[in-house]
Amino acid sequence: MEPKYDFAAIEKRWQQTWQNSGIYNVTELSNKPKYYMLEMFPYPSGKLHMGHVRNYSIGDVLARYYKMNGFNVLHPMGWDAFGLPAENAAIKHGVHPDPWTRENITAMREQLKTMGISYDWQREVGSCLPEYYHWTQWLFLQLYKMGLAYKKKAAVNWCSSCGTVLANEQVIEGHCERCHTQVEKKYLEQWFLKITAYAQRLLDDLSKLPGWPDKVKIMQENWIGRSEGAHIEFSTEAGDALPVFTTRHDTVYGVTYMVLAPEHPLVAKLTHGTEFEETVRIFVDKVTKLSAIERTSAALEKEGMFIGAYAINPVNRHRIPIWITNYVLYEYGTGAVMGVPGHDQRDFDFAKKYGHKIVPVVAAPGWDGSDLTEAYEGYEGKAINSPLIEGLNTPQAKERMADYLEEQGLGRRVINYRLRDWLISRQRYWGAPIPIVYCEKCGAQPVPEEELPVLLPTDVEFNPQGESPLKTSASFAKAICPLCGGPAKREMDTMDTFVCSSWYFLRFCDPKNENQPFSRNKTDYWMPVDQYVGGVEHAILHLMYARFFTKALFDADLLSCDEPFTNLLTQGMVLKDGAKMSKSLGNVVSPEDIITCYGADTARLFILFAAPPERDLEWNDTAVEGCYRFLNRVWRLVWQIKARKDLDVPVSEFVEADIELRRAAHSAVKKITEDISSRFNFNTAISAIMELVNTMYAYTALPLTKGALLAEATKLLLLCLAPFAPHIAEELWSELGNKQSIHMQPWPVFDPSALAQHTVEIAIQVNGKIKARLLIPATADAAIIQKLVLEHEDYEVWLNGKTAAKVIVIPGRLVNIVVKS
RNA sequence: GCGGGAGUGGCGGAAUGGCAGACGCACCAGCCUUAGGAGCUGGCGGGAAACCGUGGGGGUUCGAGUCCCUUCUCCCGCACCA
Repeated sequence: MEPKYDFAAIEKRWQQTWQNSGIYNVTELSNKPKYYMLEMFPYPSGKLHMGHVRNYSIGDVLARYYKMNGFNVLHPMGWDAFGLPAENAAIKHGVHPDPWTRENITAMREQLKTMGISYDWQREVGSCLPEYYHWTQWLFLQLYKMGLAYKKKAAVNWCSSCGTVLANEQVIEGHCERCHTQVEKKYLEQWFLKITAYAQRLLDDLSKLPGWPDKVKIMQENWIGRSEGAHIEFSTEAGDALPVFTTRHDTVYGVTYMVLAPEHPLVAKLTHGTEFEETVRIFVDKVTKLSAIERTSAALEKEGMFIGAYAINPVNRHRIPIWITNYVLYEYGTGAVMGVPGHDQRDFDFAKKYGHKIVPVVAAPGWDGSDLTEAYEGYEGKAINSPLIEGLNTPQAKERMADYLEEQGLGRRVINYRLRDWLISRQRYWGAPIPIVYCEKCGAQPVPEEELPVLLPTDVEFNPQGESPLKTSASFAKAICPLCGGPAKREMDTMDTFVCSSWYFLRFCDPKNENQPFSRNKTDYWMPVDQYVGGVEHAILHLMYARFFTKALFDADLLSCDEPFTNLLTQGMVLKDGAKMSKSLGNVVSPEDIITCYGADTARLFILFAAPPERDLEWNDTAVEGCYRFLNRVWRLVWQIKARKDLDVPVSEFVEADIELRRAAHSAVKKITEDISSRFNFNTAISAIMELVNTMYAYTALPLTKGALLAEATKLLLLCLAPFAPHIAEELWSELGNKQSIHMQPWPVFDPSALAQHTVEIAIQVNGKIKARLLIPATADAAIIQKLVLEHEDYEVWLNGKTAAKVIVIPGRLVNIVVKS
């Protein structure tokens, strides 16, 4: 009788053993090829959730698989530890964010360790630790030196009742989440990173990433939002420049009005002292008070107002009225749009509502010249009512018009991006301080590198009354100007946590370096990350910022690669009852409970078995039990085999059952290898392991079984199981008398000769409908198969009186007899 | 609206254009057991059968869950980008 499968003891013991022997710790000193396996590091909320379990289980299968395949695998873990929840906890419970975060890290590290993931814990990093944010600040200074960090005014969400800036997450339907006051916009000087300088490269280099899902690349492409068009230099009647951006410069003769964003500086200037001033001001106030979410909602009724001024169309000198509206974005293009109601549906609707003329300037194919009932936005038409480009088709008309604008100095071709510069200032405490000081005489000055890190002060107040907690520190603000030595004030803003997470994968290469963020030869060795795994929710921001950082550091000659992640796997969500697990829905399943109840191996196995990684996964408690039962089944099987006395007895004669057992074992190895390496189909890999176990049980039940064959099958079984359920595989491996860890073994190679079959079953079809199945020799070629079928005693029955016109033979699969009807 | 993905048994899901439903869950029957929320064996899309079955309708093909067109539903992302 075998011992009970005591997963708790087994898992704890092996986790300890692995840790003590350091089998997952790596260095650059290796003759193996490197493999950098990375999962997105978590925010240390203090509690592991199922999304983490899924993310890290997927990563661990791959890390262990590549390790067994002879790679020097870097598989690190750390903490994305700055951010709002720590500060909220400080306000709510009066605990300082620093110990709060450190305690969470400790708790989560312990939970993570119970999962038995093959991390090199010696490389652990935490973005909130001075030894880490020292280098976040240093990198900021490099970007500053490169002209990629700059300051300008930008809007923040402001709660006048709390007297504080709110993050977007703290704004609920336009109101402060804490006191429900309507949130206002306030303009503050803030730091930006010039990611737009990299827009084109970020776009172009997506083509260098065949290992990324198309979905993510398309999302990034749309986010960058490149569009080609022209600037056209309209002006006001009074002579102010009023340029517009358009992608349809071929329709410039159809402009019948001009619309400006409410924030456009000309609005105040043009209405100043006129009868329109007051009503326009009220309109502008109303629109600009809306939050970004309300402002850009499609449900928002399009409204506008004439501001009493006129613009001149530079191409035909027509005088057109200038309006303001709530749908023109000040941040995009020039904040002014030429209204062409004939060929833009929004303009058409606006013109209908406010009575602007509609002048068609592109004749759609088949258009009879009657009044338009909607805008024609297509590119198939010919220009009309447009003297310079009359009769040209749209692409030609655009070219001709662009040439004309450039020749006459009335405009030029431009490329516009939707991508905006990255606002990194946070009016918050729990982030990396921005290493800048302000001198009355010398202005903004970077903190000298040797003075880094600029440490977060501890003498701060956390209450929602007033401004950033940093401003309550008595000591923090005081600084000395590095240029003139005079008194200076520190920057009070901290950095967006996305800055910290934009380079952590570089720090993992050299986590203990006290003189640099990372050494060049270490990143040269490890980078780029070979496989990155994480939630698709990071498809845009995190991945875009990390790519931007990598490119900027490449340009600064600090890195040799300009893309950080070669392959990307985006995992689906973990659902319960069809919805994302969340506290508010009360459908959260705690990983801790599952691990306590069934063990980490069961938890890992279930989460990998229930769905392929990219898809959403429906949690199912009884299916978890099924995985637990399966591991018990493996446990009993191996113990049963271990008890045999004939494991070393050589096999001289193979009967059919023996051959089938070997085929099952070797074909399982083949399938599992393919499923892991080329498709990430861990669910089908696991089902192949289950099938092998079923076959092995069936074999052991037969008379005259051979121990040596079972020993071979067991070895292959455990090796294949090792990446998925590492503890039980290790335990059974050691029970079989192996001295070295199973995780140090080479990945098994299947024996092609074991896959050979004597006979195969083929299907007999008539016009694609199955009529029979036939067992035939595997060696039979198409001609022999056809002969066998045509001469088969049931041949006439299959044809049912019809005549065969053609016979299709697919050896090993089927024969399809085509008959006339 | 635009972009992406997905629709297959009671459920999760399998199927390089070639035998639909692997594997597992649930369920049913039997065995074993003092007992079973353990283990073992078998069954398990519909239909009496012929046959019919992969959201609906067309098409390509000897052959379609898979490819093409069209349509519906759901999920995700972006959402007035001039």
